[in-house]
Amino acid sequence: MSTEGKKSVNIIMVDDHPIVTEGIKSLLMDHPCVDVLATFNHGLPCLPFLASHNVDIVLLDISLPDVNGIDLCLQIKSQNPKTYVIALSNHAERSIIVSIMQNGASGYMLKNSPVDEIKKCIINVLKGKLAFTQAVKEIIEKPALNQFKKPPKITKREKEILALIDSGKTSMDIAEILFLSLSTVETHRHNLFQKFGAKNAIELLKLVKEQVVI
Amino acid sequence: MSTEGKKSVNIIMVDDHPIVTEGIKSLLMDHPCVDVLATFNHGLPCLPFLASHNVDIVLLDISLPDVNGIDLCLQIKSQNPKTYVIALSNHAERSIIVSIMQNGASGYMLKNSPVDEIKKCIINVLKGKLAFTQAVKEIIEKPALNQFKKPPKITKREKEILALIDSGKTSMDIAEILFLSLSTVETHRHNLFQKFGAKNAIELLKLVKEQVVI
DNA sequence: TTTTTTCTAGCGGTTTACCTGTATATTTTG
DNA sequence: CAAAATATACAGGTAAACCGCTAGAAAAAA
Repeated sequence: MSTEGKKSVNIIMVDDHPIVTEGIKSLLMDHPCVDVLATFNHGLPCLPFLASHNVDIVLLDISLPDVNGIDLCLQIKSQNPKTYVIALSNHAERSIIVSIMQNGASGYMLKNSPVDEIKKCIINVLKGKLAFTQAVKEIIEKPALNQFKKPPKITKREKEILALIDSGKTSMDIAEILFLSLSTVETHRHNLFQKFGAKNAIELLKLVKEQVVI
Repeated sequence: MSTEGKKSVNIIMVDDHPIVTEGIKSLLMDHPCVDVLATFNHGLPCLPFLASHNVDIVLLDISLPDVNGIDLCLQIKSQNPKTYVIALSNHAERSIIVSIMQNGASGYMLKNSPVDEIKKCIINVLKGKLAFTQAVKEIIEKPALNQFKKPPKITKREKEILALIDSGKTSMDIAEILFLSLSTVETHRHNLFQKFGAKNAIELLKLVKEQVVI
């Protein structure tokens, strides 16, 4: 917010797909007032950069090699509250969109959106608005039944057992792996069924994958 | 191999992510001899285009809205044998890479590859070589155990039942849905276990998802 | 420190899954 | 057409999953 003549918009991109960052750069080239200061293939390295540079917008992917974009968004906003974060991701799940918006993002764009939609979103965010591409709007507006009930909280142990169930292990296998009695494993399993309202393990895994973020 | 002065390379792209096509275009701009004739967000529309234009290279995504890139590659090569097809995809599964190469592709690039690797690959393909990005080479060279046994053939009915198992249905549910006796469903289920060497339904689904393409 | 949650473990019981066969009509393939 | 593969179905059995309920020890939160 300087009073200088050159009030250019500073953008950084965090995305492990060089082609995507290349594509966005190419989009933004038309606008001479936009500067892409840097691109990061990993998430965490952007934090020190943000601390020492004046960045207006971060374009942030969800799936990154080192951290997930949802958590990173929160860190960015804690450190640089004035910096706008726009998610740019392939994930079309409502839960993910809502999560990152709750963590302070100003917009959400799907990577398969038309280029002009992406441009529009960035412009709208600069105006202080929340911005979504068309497909994202539709996802947000049509919450599926399961989207209402917030995902159940699962404990550390349950998570561990869930992973083993997912890998195809039987309860007895799991008991041996975790040095537990069969009863204990089955109790945990039973509690998981109750929490998610599942009738069998396959349904449980389905529900978990729908409701638990990343 | 004409004797004309302007020997430009004609490329088309088939990818439902406009940003990606934009990114590739931007990459190839440095090379004045390269012409990007067209980009397609869907797979099938490229076929008539290829019939009426002289295209040297098709950059082809695997996941497309209307068809999968593996089948499309075969169609392209049947129709235009001299056109090189290079897969450009997010899929890092060996089975997928091998499948599309068997269908006549000349290269496979992962979308998260560095831009210079992608450039190199395209150049190598133009020289008539097979070309892979680094990560793809590593995937091909390290075939996992399960990669040796070719995926079992499953029948129409088995596929149907597999989908219902995957959705969390019990055998009795499936019997009712398909108007079959419980015994029949269990026989099919049992045959599936044998074909895939699975001990339980979850393991079965895991193996299916590993071994069956898309 | 008290309270709450989580982890642990067990029992009795029902249901479903999974194994091993056999067998016949239909469909596909050579 | 003959042979092979597929879809259908049943029997009899073991193992595992799933249900409901109880309960003490350990850990975390208030």
